[in-house]
Amino acid sequence: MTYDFKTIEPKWQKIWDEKKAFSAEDKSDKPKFYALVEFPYPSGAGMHVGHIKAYSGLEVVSRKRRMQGYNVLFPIGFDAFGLPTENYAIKTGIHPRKVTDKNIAHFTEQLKQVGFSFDWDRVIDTTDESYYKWTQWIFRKMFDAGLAFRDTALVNYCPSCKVVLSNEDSQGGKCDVCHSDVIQKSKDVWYLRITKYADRLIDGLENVEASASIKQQQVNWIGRSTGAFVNFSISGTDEKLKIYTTRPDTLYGVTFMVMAPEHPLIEKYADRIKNIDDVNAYKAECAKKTEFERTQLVKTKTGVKLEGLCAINPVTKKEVPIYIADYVMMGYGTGAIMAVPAHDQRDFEFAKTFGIDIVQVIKGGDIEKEAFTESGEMINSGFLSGLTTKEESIAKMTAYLEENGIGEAGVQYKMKDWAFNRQRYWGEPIPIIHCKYCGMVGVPYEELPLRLPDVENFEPGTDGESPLAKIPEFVNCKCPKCGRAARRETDTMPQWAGSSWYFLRFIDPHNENALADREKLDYFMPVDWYNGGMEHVTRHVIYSRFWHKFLYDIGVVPCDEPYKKRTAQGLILGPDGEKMSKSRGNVVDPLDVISEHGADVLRTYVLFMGDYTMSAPWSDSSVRGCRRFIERVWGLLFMQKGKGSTEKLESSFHKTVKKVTNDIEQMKFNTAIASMMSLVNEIYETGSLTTDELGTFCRILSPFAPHISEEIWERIGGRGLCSLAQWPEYDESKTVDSTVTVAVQVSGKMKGTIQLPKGCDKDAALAAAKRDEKIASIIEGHDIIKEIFVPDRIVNIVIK
RNA sequence: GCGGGCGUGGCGGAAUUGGCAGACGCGCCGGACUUAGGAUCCGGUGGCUUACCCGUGCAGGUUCAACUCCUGUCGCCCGCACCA
Repeated sequence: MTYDFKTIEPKWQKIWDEKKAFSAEDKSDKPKFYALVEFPYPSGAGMHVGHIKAYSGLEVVSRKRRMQGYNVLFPIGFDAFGLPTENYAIKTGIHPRKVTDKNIAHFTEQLKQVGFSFDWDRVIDTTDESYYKWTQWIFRKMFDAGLAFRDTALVNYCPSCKVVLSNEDSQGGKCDVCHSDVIQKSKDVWYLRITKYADRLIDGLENVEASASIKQQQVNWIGRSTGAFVNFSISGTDEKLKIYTTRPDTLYGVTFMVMAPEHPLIEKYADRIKNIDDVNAYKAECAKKTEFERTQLVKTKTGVKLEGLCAINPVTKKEVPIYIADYVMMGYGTGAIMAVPAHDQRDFEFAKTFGIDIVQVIKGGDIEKEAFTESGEMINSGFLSGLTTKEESIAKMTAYLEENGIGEAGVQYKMKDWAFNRQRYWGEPIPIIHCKYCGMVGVPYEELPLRLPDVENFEPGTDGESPLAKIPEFVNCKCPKCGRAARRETDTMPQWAGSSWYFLRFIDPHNENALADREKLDYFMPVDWYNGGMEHVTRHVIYSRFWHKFLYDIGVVPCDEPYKKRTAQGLILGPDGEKMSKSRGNVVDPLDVISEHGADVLRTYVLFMGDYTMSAPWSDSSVRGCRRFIERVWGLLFMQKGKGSTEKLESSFHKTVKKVTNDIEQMKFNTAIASMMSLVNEIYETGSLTTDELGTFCRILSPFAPHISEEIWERIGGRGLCSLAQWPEYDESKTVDSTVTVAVQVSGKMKGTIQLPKGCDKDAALAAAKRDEKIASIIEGHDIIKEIFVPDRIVNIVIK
């Protein structure tokens, strides 16, 4: 009798839905467990197998914890603002609201077909005005706190999408949405001062449970470095050229200075620079380069000397030339460096190209060939000469700089402030009003949400202007402060806004008076376990930790860190071992798998295919293996029900319950499933099992394959839903065998095994080993040098 | 260049953290049942010159014992990258 998943799976999905089986309680005496998965962007293409794997991990943990008596909050929602929907709207003329609603409905239906135990009463949609009201509210709070500000700066700009991108959205010089080359453009844009939280974002990781790579990637992204700022006088002026260096100890080796081509001092002293035409030509050349060309394709150093401007080395008092070169970035440090060619490879290459002096100040290496970047004894360095540790030299020089007012210790970060706006329609309107008289004024809190107006035309303006700028009714308003005519901000927030606090809204999704009720936040926060993609570790995770720390500072949330534990699932690759992509044609549609094999098979397979945290290729034939497993489980229902089980099978049940219980918590889903497969094989060999045993099996299988578990549970007269039944306990004493197989080695080589009673002592074990015919014949005639015994494991007889 | 990780049968992957390498699944081989099998069930399956011996990318080392620890080396994947 084959398993009819096509009727059984929808049957239970309907029952779970009607009974609201997986709703979390707002208050409960049970311990709480908040499991969070990254809510999807509801794209028109629908669900991807990647979603299934990403959600199945904590789905299994949540289902198990529920059965163990936890009040589990396992929510889902939709991160629906974003460019793809808007681009689709531009192409088809269908309003993004309609597209989004349709996609969400489609996605919801698909998610339900997998049987995920989400709390469907708490679904949120970031594009719903009752949600983005609070996104805007948080922005306003940040504006009030001085954390949201406008600045004119060089920004990453995507000419194709016509939007300003954050650093995080333009990694590798490519637009994150359309992958075209990003250019640098000077523009007046919104920023969030995330750098103010840089130290806390690093230090807070100490209290987060996460793999080394998850933590390290964030630390590297923030990129904290310590060093010093040094002011170099510019000869003949009162001007100081301020630089940042991590190696103030090498100050005596400075033989030239380099400024970024965009450095403001160039314009200020244009009339003193004799070769200003060359300089401007070089600047123009740099401006044309894309970020990619400027950073990725460089082989040789280029630059121009500023004729007529010189800096003075504050310790040697010697004049050193100043260059501009595009290997120095305006966006890091002060946009200018002191160059020490003997001890920095980039400076070395530049000095070689331009024939500049190289002065060695640390002993070691061969500075004819390359810069010596290690530490050693200081030479040619005045009061530092003779010191041998970098730390000491840096400390002494920094102290000198501070005493003489030349410089000071300083910290720099690779992470920049977060460029926080899009010149697009489909995003949260930024709740700010520009008044000629009062400056920037926040939209009053009581007027939030500031609704997105209806428009006909979603095309962005050609000059990087938001479509909202074309709607006079939206733009023209009154200043909330002085009442005079004013203009509304027309930029919208970037996609990351809504996801920066969504986990808080799940706790109280319908609250109209606060982003969430404080008592409920106190109860559910922090998120106990957050699983998502590795690709979000340096963006969404950092962004949301930043927002959360801000909300903590203003007293809105009860904890500093939002996530207690963060894990990441590995990718599912295509059957060819390559990353799945439409262009490669190796994409697997999860709905195809459901219609061919059922949701339980799909769920089991994505967790069985390998280590959850590692990527693994899809294999259709391996899916069939899971299909066979599910069918064999169904077969248990028609197997003879023994009155009493065999002792061996009983022990196997206890062992399996133990293994599954432990493996789930460690995300070792593959081995948990393997052990259940083994148990099923053993039941088939035994030929019968008790109804109780079948009930136990249903319950441990339930987190993985909940539909078939419910059906069998019902047919054997289980009470209530299997999904909410009590998780089975195991008896530790029944998981250990009375006799064990002990390996026997001779001189470290495996020669055979012997059966021994558990806990057998060394003498008895050795005696038994020597009685073994084969062992006896090997050791015969040899001296025994040593005898090693590991209880219940191994006997090793070392002979000469 | 920096940071993180990975190399185990024909394939995906296990291995209680130094103690029987290859669990479980796929594939393959054989058998049963069949008009039939891409269904199901049962058995086998690392290699080999088969009582032996060799096997966890490669070369060494530590140890009674190494996939596991150490040194060196090669290859692959991911993230960041002229960050001063």
